[in-house]
Amino acid sequence: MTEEEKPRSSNFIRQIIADDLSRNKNNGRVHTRFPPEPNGYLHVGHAKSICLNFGLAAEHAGGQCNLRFDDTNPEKEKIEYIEAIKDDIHWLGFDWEDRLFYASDYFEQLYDYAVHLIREAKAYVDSLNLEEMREYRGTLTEPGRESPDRNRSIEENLDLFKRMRAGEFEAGQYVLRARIDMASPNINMRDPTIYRIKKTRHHRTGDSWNIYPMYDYTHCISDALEGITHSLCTLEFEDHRPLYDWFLDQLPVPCHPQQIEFARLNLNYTVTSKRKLNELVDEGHVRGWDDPRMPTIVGMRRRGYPPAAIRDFCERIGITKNDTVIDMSVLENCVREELDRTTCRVMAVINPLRVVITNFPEDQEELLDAPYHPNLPEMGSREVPFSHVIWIERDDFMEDPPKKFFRLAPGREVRLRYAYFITCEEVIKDDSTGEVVELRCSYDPQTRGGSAPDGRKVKGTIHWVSAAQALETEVRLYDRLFTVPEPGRLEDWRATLNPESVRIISGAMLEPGLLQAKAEESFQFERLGYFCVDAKDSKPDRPVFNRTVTLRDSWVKQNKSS
RNA sequence: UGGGGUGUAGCCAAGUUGGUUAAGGCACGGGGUUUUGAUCCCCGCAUUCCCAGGUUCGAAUCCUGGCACCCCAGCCA
Repeated sequence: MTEEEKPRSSNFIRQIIADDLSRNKNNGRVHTRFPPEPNGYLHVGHAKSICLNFGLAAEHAGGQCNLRFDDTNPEKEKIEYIEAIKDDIHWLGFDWEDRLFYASDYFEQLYDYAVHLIREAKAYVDSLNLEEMREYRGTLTEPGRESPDRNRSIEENLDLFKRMRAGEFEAGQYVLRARIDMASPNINMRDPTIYRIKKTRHHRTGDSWNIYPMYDYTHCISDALEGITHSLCTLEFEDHRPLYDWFLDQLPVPCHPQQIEFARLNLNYTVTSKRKLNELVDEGHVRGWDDPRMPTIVGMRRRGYPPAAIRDFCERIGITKNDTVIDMSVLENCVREELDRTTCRVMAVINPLRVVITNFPEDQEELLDAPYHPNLPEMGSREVPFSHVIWIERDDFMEDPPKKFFRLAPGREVRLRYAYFITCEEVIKDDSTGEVVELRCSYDPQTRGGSAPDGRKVKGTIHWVSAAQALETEVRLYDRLFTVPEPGRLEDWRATLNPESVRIISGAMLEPGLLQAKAEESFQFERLGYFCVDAKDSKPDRPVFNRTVTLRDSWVKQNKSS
């Protein structure tokens, strides 16, 4: 039952491709590409695009998906982002094989095509400055005006463009513009800039260029050079499609890919804009791009979200042109579903309350067999120590419990998971504060393993950890980063950051076997949630755990409603 | 007074060549199983598809007119 066997639901892009295939368009090829700009870390919105592009290629025989870095703005891009992006894509489970490309690989070809446009009188060198250019562009409701340079001779354009490349001019002095239509109702067609002067060192081409091509010009040509059949991008590029097609129609390119736009992903209680994520990091609201609260791929990875869960999520939310906000619970559900079938169950006490088993010998230790997964016996089992003093969860005891509380209370009997029934006989409190500091319980030796020979039942089963052998360590409990569903819509979105988005628990008590846990390994801490070993802050003798997601809990739900 | 898009349940989303009782998931509510108040399993959850007209024996699907929301005036992508 691999995820590849799950029926995939229909969407408009799959339909377009099926239709193209039935008409033998592109000779039956399906070739997509994922085109990140290496100017930041990938987030869950990019995951949607990665799954779409690589997924579409994978579901068609012979389909391919390229990885292409859209590196046309050296001022914002860094080589380290390139490596991080590659890691993220591989981690998500996708592979571009030998098809790793860079828009900068095409700079020479792009330059030649620009010369071609100039020769055809389809492009010209303009000396308007930024403000003038804006003024000449017109507004949304008024047409623009033609630049005085628009009818410069081809020879002069060729000469100036060559000198732009040679570095004879300073940034801003000239730009190369496409000669289209200053009166177009589509502002993108009002003689867009296609080359600007930037005397910036490029992370791949070094100092060899003084001019860099713009996105609209570069992207469509790169697609064509790579033989892309379906160029998928987000909705805000819909208005750019006429321009995408215009360039390809003017130039002797090998093919004319089809640009198709889909809606970007929005998730509630978080933000998915590179700019805002950047600000969260820069302003110190989180501890880096890989902070487990971040919706970045590295953040989700560190949080313990399995790549299969993210892929499943991307498939479930569908692909449309609707502007939507997906409920975080959908993602969390995918994570729980994946973790439920893949993780070992272990016991950990996050908020410990000391329990003395009065009738269990003080110097004795006993090993109890505990399966790793109640529904998957093939996952095996381990032995957990039991002794005179154990820790239980403070929330599992109430001195004066409400009627539906099935856990421990004075005089009550509960089952210790995979161990014994215990009965609470005495509650020890701190004299001055009145706080419960210890419970004295007796155990029934007849109930070893958790069932009573006399058939008597107990309502509750609680988890526990033997005190003498417990591994004391740090556990971090994460919650949503924002307190409102759509922080991104607010001007003052920082004010809605959740002050309790992380709680550091320094004295959690875990069963001793967890000392062997490996970096990034996930577990279910029974009755609490799924946790993973933090890959950065753990030490060989002291793993630190991140809570990935809680278990569903109808008890807290019931209490909230009452 | 410009152009480009989108409107099916609380949140996503199938359905679109007009023809069953409008898929499925999340969320929610109810019940069963259970040594995790987990998992799992049942059951419920839109007489109605943004609104108003029209065409038709028949419309979420076709036509007309509205309304709402999103995107666009970088030498960013």
